[in-house]
Amino acid sequence: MLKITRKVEYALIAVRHLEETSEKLVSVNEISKLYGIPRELLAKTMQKLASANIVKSVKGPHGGYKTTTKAASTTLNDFFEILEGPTAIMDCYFDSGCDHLTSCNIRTPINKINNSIRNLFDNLTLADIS
Amino acid sequence: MLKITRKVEYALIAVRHLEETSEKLVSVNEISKLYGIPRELLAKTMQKLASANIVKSVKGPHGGYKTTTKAASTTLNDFFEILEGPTAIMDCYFDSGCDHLTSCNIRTPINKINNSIRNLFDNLTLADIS
DNA sequence: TTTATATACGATAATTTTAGTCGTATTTAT
DNA sequence: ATAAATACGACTAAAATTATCGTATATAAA
Repeated sequence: MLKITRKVEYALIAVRHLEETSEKLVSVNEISKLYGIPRELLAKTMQKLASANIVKSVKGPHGGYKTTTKAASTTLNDFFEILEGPTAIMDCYFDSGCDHLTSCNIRTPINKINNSIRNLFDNLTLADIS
Repeated sequence: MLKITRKVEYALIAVRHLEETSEKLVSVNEISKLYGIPRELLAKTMQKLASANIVKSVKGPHGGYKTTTKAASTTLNDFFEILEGPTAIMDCYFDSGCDHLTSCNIRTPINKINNSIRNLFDNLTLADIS
């Protein structure tokens, strides 16, 4: 429990690699070989980062990805959400389909924990953890 | 990702219920019916809490559980760990079986995130979130 | 002393989530 | 034209979580 997924792990690895190689375009192929990451999975992950403007993609031969100026200042909350959707320790925080709500006695605790984590990840950027 | 498990959810519900009913013994059966929780699963969860001395168990008819004095001051970290084992956003934090370690470029980030979460949950007790 | 009710605990089955793969389309440098 | 790259949806495999089952043990009460 409370684990991050491979997608997030791979995204972190890729972004950090791209930050290190600065302006140069790096292909998914290259990163996947370098770190032993499944190619296709990393590809999809990069596509999500690209549509969120964390990285910029260039197609065609010698294409690839590089980080945008937005990358470093992205909060972990945003980063996680781009890759996995809304972050919450329990789904009831976002879903409304819980049928136990009437008898639920842990809404307050769950909300307090959620808010603490949210607050934590809202105040940590990719740059902060590097 | 970053979700708590049902076991933890059920444990939270049970402990809160027991805190409300104070000194009275409450059986797993009762709690499971009251909140619509699978009986056997809750039973096992309670057994873990009992062996960690968060609750006290009494066997036989009219038996059940009640919270101990230790319950309220238990940190979330301890609570989670009793139920699910060591908490870390990635297994490599505890395991040594990672074969990517040489090329790994996210140890620092992962450790920083881990430490932040650890710190958060070490400083939140069950009483705090009630 | 038998019976019913409760916890204790290990094994296993079912379900859900996560991880990984495949096929095809599109873009673009050479 | 061709080869190398991203884009994206459908699908399969693996792992983790959730739930169930069976049996043992303790104990209060008839």
